[in-house]
Amino acid sequence: MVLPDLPNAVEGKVVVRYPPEPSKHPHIGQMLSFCINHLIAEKYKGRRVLRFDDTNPERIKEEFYEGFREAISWMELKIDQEVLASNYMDTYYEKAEGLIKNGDAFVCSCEREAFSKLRAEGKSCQCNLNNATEKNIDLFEQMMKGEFSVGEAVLRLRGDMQSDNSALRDPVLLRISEFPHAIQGDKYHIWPMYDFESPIMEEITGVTHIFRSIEFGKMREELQSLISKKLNIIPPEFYEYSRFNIIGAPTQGRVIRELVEEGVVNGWDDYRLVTYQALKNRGIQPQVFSEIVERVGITKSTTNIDWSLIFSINRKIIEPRSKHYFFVDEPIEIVLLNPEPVELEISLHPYNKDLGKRKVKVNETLYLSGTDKKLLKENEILRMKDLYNIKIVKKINEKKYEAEIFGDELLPKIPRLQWVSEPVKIEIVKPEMLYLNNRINKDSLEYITGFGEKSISNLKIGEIVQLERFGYTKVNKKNDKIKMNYIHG
RNA sequence: GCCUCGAUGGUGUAGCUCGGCCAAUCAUUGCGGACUCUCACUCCGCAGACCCGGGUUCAAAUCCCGGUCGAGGCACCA
Repeated sequence: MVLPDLPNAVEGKVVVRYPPEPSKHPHIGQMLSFCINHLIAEKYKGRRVLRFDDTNPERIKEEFYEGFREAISWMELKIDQEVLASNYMDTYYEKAEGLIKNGDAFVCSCEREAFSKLRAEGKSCQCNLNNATEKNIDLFEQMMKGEFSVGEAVLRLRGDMQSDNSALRDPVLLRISEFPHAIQGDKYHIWPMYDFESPIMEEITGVTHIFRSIEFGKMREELQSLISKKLNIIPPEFYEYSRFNIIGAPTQGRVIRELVEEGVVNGWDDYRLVTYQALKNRGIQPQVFSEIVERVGITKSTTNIDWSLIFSINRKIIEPRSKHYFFVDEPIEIVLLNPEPVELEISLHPYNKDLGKRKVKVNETLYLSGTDKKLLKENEILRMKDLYNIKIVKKINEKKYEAEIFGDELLPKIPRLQWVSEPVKIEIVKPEMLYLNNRINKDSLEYITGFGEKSISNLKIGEIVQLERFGYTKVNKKNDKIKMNYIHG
């Protein structure tokens, strides 16, 4: 995809931002959003600011700051500057006072519902009409000192109560909250709203271009531009794009939270989720996200990303560096009637020879996958891949057959099957789509057990391998049996 | 209800500003084939789309009007 050409973008002068609110774990929507901004900065050789929008003390938690830093650096995105919006409280207060002095803001003590009614009717409230500048300054100082309690007063912009854009109808600039802030403690009583904080932080960090999803809306853009204007700040260029949905996965933080709390999923890092932790643990590679952005583009219509796209990109990254092993699902025992002890070395990758080889010993028993059961007919000749041919002699029962070695010449057009001779138990968790037709898919987590080759037990936790004709998996845990998670086919 | 924005194959996207080179791009997906001691990777081929109706024009995916559907916003959240 070609990134859009930005208005007023000069190479080397562009500044973009990653503006997370540290109130939750990062999820794919934010990750893609970071990538978009990163890519824009790359295109124009610009600067990237990580700005924590932490001005709502009720929502933020200290642990979440690090989560975002981690996700960004994991994706190999650059950060040139990091700021905390909550470190600039005095600036918001100063700017607010400036606004009051210019008659652009007033302290309002209306009840919430009452004001909302006025807003619907397009009428100004008495506080706007009656309070003189001097009085407003007075009132605001009292607010800062903590002389009002929560809900008793707010500072509002003197906007336009009749504007079509309801965001412009005397919006709140600062409000009271006595909730202790995760970083700033209980030092402050009044906190800026996003629309007030944002333009100021943009100015402080020199942001020139804002890329954000449409949930912030054109109305906000207009409001923020108006606030900038009253503050004598040149507003940045705004650019908006639609939200990203992943088909079959919830992408809204609120929904994910509910699923976690209700126990529908096993936590924020459940493989069926599209949170940073889940994706990372599942085995999706950090480079995938920027690539997704380049492939799906930046548009204003809702973008439904299919898992198959993610898998395709990921597969191409991990394919050349994943060791290959054999794994058999629902194992079927093959007893060889004419066994020959064999020790052999098999390449760990068909063309990447750097990955080396694994040693395998074969004696009188082989295990084949239950999914190949239909091939197990008497007198059928099958190729044991990289080994020799066998001929099925007799079925003992559903799980056991007798066979004999039938030469090692590679015969044309016979099935080539993966096999296991020195079995180790493996349990694989396979995630499917959490939602099917908008309903929770109860069977979205499948547990598959089977036998893997012995050398799989030498793998390190976290290693990604290809189990031939099964899929890519990642080593998760090793104790009595090896636990892996299925990444994709 | 009000205010924005959007609509191209199953999915995503290019093209729309400046109508003709568009019997519509690329990717993903599906199918077939080649390669390979994997159903992976790579390569080749095939399949599948301009929301609807009207208008302007020699000519419309592209411009205009009217619908329909979808998304987002309308907080003392961000």
